[in-house]
Amino acid sequence: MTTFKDLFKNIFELNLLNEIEEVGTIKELKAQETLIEPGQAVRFIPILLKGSIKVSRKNSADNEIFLYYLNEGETCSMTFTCCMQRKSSQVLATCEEDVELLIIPIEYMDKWMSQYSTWKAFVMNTVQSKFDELINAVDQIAFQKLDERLLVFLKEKSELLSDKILYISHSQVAKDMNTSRVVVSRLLKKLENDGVISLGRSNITLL
DNA sequence: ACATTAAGTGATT
DNA sequence: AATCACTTAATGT
Repeated sequence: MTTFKDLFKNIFELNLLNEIEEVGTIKELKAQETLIEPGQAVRFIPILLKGSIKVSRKNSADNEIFLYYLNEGETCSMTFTCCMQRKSSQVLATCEEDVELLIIPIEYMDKWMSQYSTWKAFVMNTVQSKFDELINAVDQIAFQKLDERLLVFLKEKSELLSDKILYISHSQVAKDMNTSRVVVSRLLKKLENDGVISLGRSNITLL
């Protein structure tokens, strides 16, 4: 479990590091696999050691909208709030890449909260930072035009995966942005004509 | 060869 | 910006 200590040696105190190592288990998921769905009970706290996770809101009518990503060394703030209140998930979390997680049983949540100040700080920080990203997502959905949102979406994804070529279909983009495939295709065509991107079948290249 | 999925486009609301 | 209807192209079996 070297990765974990490397990632967190400056964040958690030694006793906590050891305790986490003791009770945590490693779980691996492949890209595109689902970590948790809306309505599912949260039974554990996942800390991301490797890869990234896409967090989306999803309703019963299969409408979906992308909210933010989880990166290495981060965890879902949703999980914290759900664990504290013993509520089920409000979001859909799917693996953007192959993922390695450190799974911690929820019963340690309260205990560590009062016992370790570094754990408390970690929880507060993730809640704060994900809340900021959520606000940012709301701003975009409410105030930005679709073509601007689309470009932001593509750039963000490209940066996350550190790849100029995105292997994604127009319909998948449409699903993430909760719009129709036809609209996405047209906007992408416009971006291609403007020389911002180039299009292939199931892939988009940022220029 | 045939079926399925991805993408392009005009017309309408 | 969404929906419909249709076409064309690429891929899978």
